[in-house]
Amino acid sequence: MKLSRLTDYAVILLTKLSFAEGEPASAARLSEDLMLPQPTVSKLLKVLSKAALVSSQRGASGGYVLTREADAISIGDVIVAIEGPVALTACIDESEEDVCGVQSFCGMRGNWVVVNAAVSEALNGVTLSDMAPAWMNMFGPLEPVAEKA
Amino acid sequence: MKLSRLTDYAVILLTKLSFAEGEPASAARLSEDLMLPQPTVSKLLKVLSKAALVSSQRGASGGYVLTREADAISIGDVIVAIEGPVALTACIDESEEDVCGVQSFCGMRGNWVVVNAAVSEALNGVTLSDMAPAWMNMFGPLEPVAEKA
DNA sequence: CTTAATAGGACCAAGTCGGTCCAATTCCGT
DNA sequence: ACGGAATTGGACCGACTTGGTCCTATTAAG
Repeated sequence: MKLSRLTDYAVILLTKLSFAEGEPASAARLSEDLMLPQPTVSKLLKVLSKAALVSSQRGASGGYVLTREADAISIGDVIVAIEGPVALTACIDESEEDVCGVQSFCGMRGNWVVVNAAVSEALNGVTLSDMAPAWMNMFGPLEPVAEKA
Repeated sequence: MKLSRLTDYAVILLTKLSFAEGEPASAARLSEDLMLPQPTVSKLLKVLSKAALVSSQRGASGGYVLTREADAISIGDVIVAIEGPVALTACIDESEEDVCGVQSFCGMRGNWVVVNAAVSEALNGVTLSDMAPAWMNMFGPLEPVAEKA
């Protein structure tokens, strides 16, 4: 049980953005600084933009900015944005059809709802600002990994 | 974020087995009763057997039996058996190599450990015996879905 | 010895994931 | 006001994992 690498990247991206403070950061710059493949960074930011976690500014000297404060964005938010809703079993996901045939009266569903909620809560308990401090000590607030030559 | 269908099936299988009380249940019988594809049931039981959640009895009138009481098998146990260890990010999984390049000193890892533990705990909080009661009311203790013709 | 059941492979189709590329859009400098 | 560079947005694609099937060998009961 693991989450996709893209989600991992997304958390790093957003954490990095939480240091920008209003200054738009371009996908290219983020990619370079964080040593992540550039097209992947672009794609991630597009998705995050559609999920309204970042806002985009087009044109020259444009880029991406967080739409909320870092302490108002949880790991759960990021996971939902990248991987879709947290629905451990198919019968929890409302977009799925009744495939198991006994869904409407299956007694297990209620228990799955409980487990699902517990996991979601765990995921929402940690925010970007929780992730940031240790990193900031490592790399400093603005130019974490690679300086521009 | 969802878990594989096989894991869902496995929980159903084990819950069903929790009613057998020592009587070995064959893969074919379980498949029929639960209306699940038979080869898949076989494969699952093999995996569960390797994970020591069930023990197998070969030969005629053989089958599978739970190795522990139903209240001693958690959802987390099943997930680990089918999907491998709960390791949300690559840097948590001990079997992975240091791919991100900054793993050894990345400040985020510590936070991921916390999130990971919280999720694991949520998963271990529900056992098979928690799942069983409602189902038993539905189908009765022994012949839940389909009677043998 | 025959039958019924698991054990353990190899094997295959399909969906998803991670990644690349090109076109549409917007702002900056002149 | 205009041209052009920088950036986002979306279509596209290969590759790996997942879910599922099948066949053969092994083991135990009758």
